[in-house]
Amino acid sequence: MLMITPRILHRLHCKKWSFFTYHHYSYHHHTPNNHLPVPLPPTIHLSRICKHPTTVKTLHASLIISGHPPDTTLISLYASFGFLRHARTLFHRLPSPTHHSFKLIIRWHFLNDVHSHVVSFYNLARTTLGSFNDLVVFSILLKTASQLRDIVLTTKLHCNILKSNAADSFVLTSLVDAYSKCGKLRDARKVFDEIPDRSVVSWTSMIVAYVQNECAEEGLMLFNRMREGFLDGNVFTVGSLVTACTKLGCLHQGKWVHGYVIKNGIEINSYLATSLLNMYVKCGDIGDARSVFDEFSVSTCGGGDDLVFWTAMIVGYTQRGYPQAALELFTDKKWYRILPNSVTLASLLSACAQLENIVMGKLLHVLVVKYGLDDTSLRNSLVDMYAKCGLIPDAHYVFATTVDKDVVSWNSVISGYAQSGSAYEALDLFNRMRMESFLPDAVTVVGVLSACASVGAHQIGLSLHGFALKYGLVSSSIYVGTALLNFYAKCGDATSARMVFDGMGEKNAVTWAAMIGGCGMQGDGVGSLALFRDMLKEELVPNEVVFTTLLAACSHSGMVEEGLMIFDFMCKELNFVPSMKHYACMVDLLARAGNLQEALDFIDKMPVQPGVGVFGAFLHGCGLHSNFDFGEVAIRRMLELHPDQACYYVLISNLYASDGRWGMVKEVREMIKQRGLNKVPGVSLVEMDVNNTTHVNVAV
DNA sequence: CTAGGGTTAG
Repeated sequence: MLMITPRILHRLHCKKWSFFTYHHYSYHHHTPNNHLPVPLPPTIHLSRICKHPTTVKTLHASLIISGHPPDTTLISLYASFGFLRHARTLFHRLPSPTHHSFKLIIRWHFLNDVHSHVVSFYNLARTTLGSFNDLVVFSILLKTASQLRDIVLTTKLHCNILKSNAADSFVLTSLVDAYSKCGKLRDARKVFDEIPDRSVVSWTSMIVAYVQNECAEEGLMLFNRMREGFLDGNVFTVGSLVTACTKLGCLHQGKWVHGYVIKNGIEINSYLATSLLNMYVKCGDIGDARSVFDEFSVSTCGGGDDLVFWTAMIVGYTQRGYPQAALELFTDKKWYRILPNSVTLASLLSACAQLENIVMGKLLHVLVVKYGLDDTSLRNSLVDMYAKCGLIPDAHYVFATTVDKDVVSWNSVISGYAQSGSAYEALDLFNRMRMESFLPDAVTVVGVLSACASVGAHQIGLSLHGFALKYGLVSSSIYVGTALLNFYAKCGDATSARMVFDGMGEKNAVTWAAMIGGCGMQGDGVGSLALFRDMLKEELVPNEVVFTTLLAACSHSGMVEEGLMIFDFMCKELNFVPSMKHYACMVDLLARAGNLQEALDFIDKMPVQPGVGVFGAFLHGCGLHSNFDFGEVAIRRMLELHPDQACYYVLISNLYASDGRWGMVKEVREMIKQRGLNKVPGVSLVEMDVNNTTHVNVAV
């Protein structure tokens, strides 16, 4: 048994009771130092000596031996070491639990995030004691309600607080937050308006409520009202203002807030730095984001330790098209102390997918497993990464070994197959998905439709259209409409494509491109041009895909003049830099129409080195017009540029095959074998021309 | 009592 001397007893009692109190209330509730101690149960003194979990049990044992019943302090002690179940059992044995003991047991459960017991002890206290009005407990319960997004509990607490007549601005501010987290903006505002002495925290809580409930603009306006009362925001306030600007895409206002932070000397912590960084990523320049990143990681010694901050920069690079920079930041030695979490890894996997960097991708896979972050959503990212890197078997393996597949799992693997040219496997997976009773969503429909479009699976596409209509996916997503339209166009059903197009409420450049391409495929170049004019009338900015399909449409309809005009318009009026595809389309346009010399001149004038597609188009034209002199010129120049690319030989072979010179085709094939080139395409493609002549591109 | 980062699609 431990011996307690009077000296120890006095010293113990003079200490503040901060151990049992809660935040700002602690100052009002502790026992004043100059009071003589009332006789206290032995556990209060002994509890000070308990520094280790096992000593609690020793204490408990000695209490039993000395005949003392377990009391609140012992229970508290058990709870403080995390033995909550034990604490609960003893609590329920208390002959008459007091207000104070309820308060303690609630607090310990709250600190250990055991929400259900926080609520049940509160209810028990109210039935046992009749009423239970305590500002500390109200704060704890409101925080619990806020975390659980429990509107029933929030409303009940609101009633009890009003009934208790003891509400102060702290509790009301918590109530604003609880209503806000439950998505009840109006109720939050009502409570806010009732707070008599609003602090910066009250204002901030209300601003946060607006920003988090998709009313960012109101949040900014409330900040203006706050400043009318000559109240300045703190680091929390400006943080939510920056988030508001991010959500609204307001770079200008965001910069103003950044200036306000500097002007008011608000110290930037990692939360605010992350918000600012993210604001620049989403509405501004990646360079500005990097400035914030550098400034904060230099100015604060410990600032470089923040995982979320570091991740935000990685995400920024990944989202804004700098995947290489994201990987470099990840491998930067300066940040080696920080371990990535699932958010970091998800973003990095996306960066690898963009770069098709399979080495880093596999390394990240190892990290996912090593850190035990192997959840469904990360597995989905892995599936996507493997698929985009062309490792379909690996993608399928990760998918197949995922225990809790969700819709995204199926979508990722289906889209992966569809985009890597394995349309039939994609369709097969879609069947399996339905057999396993998964409900497809808009993304599924888009993926499967693109598979259908590429192999002309008309029936399946039709049933998907029905499905999409039934579940209202066509009107809900512009992607679904575009995919449907693209599907009908690729299957040669221009009427249905047009019907889908006309029925779509909202259209973007991709939608228009699909429709322009649909007309072009039917040989209706005039229709394509008319659509393009309509598109400009609706003040939509065409993208490079629109011009690619438009030029292809002109080419297929023999509209050389129009094609040249459009190319000019694209380069000179809109300042587009033509891509290799655009050049190929132009050469195709000229060569197909028989203007071979002009096409060759065009190639000579190109500011970049012509690629495969450009020569392919030219050779195709040579074949169409049986002009082998020009064809051989092109062949020689191709061989000079890239003597060891198998695809060129395929083009040459196609040229001879188009004229039925099978002997030459055989010779070229021999040449490929001799040079040890083995990249042989495995499909043959049948294409109908406008002149109704059939060209067969023979696989070599 | 108030605050930060993501992955699937045309």
